[in-house]
Amino acid sequence: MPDPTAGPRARYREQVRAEVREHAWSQITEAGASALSLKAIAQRMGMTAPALYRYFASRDELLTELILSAYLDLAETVEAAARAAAESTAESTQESTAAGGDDPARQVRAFAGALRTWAVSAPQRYLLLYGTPVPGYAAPPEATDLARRIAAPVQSAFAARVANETQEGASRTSADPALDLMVRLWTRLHGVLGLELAGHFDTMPVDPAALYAHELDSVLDA
Amino acid sequence: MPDPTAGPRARYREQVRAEVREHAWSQITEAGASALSLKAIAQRMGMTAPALYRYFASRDELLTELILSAYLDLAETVEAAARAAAESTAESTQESTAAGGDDPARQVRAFAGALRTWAVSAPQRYLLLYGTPVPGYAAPPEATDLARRIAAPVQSAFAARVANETQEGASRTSADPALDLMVRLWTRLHGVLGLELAGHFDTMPVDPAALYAHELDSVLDA
DNA sequence: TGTACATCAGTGAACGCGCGTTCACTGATGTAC
DNA sequence: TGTACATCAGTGAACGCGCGTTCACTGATGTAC
Repeated sequence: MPDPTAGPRARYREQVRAEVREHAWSQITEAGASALSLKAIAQRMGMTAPALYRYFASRDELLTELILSAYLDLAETVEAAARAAAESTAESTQESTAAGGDDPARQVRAFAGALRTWAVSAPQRYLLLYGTPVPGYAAPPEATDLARRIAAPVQSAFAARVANETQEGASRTSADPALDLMVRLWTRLHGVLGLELAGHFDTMPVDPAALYAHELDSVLDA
Repeated sequence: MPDPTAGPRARYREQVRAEVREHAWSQITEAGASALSLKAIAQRMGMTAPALYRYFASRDELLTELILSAYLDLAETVEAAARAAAESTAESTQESTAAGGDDPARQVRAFAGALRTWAVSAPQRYLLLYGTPVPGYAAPPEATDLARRIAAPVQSAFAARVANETQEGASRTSADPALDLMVRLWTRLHGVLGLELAGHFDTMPVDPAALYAHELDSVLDA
């Protein structure tokens, strides 16, 4: 009883699917998400358009897969960064190790750094997730879960931090102070990234990287 | 020597142009900027598509006009708000009148309030200016001027404020402290607006209006 | 006040393009006996 | 080990759609004498 997901045909299928996704990304990079076209991809691959329907049920299915894979990639990227920061803290600082944990601020910094690198390296990919929604297209429910997962490292870092502090709660926006901090970080970082990637700082004497770093600090030092 | 810009034909021209713009906006509102189509507009107006070429040289020219008019509308909106705030301050507070000016913070608050109302009332219009750029379309140079004009009330309010304060300059990002404050306000407000209009808070226990107000305060109280 | 003329709005047909998607089919490839 | 069969990748033609834009043309409307 051979595994149909591991035979040579399945392998080939996965190769072609990957190649389609690759061409799809370069198309999105060059002309935005609304320019995604199965026919154009088929052409670049030296195939006919109907052939792609063996691999993707429709254009929307391909787009959904791209969006989910982008979310997943970002989630894994920021998780790895936060984890690395937590481990290096545990190694170098005896004090915090003795305190039984890691430095939340370091993890948040690692998260923010990874996020910016990820966004700047592929602006259209970032904008696909956090920019203007594609008209007439509704993101699948899994996207919400992944979006939550991306925020998780930050939120738990802030939760650890909040637990160590006396709470005043003067400027709370919601019931959960860790959520509050996470949202505040999220909006501030996105405020810089969104305008930067859209090119709005191009005609101004503004250094987006420095601004980003400042906004990060503004939340951590609050 | 009759004025050709005031005859009945010119008047009619302007009416039709306005109607085209109106339909264009409702099209953008419903399906985003990339869905803007001269043929579809002509159809809704009960005309043939070529007829529209009497009024607009091309689709891109129409789009440019829409973008510029949106910038202009926003500029006038925030200018009016800031002016009203300055005047009402001058009336009610003798102290600040004696000090020869108005309350910068009030003007910035008025600006931010007007901005949010403007953005929320027509999300796609806001996103047309500050969201993901339309692929393959470059904004005209005038857009930059108008963008600067929109920021002007805030920047001058901050300039007035900075002049009254002792400067430490610890967290400067650029050479001009008023510019710094303006950019910080801009990115923080856009961070909230951009994510809100894209629907990213819909599945979270977050109140965008409260968050927006908090971010506004965070810059004013710095 | 009435007529001739120039101006200009709008039509209809057409061009060339690209899109997503369906369908009947050919031919290669892996698999079961 | 070799042959028969089922599976499946890919083709080519086609459908219907919408787009921007050009062009020769009709007919109404304003204007100059």
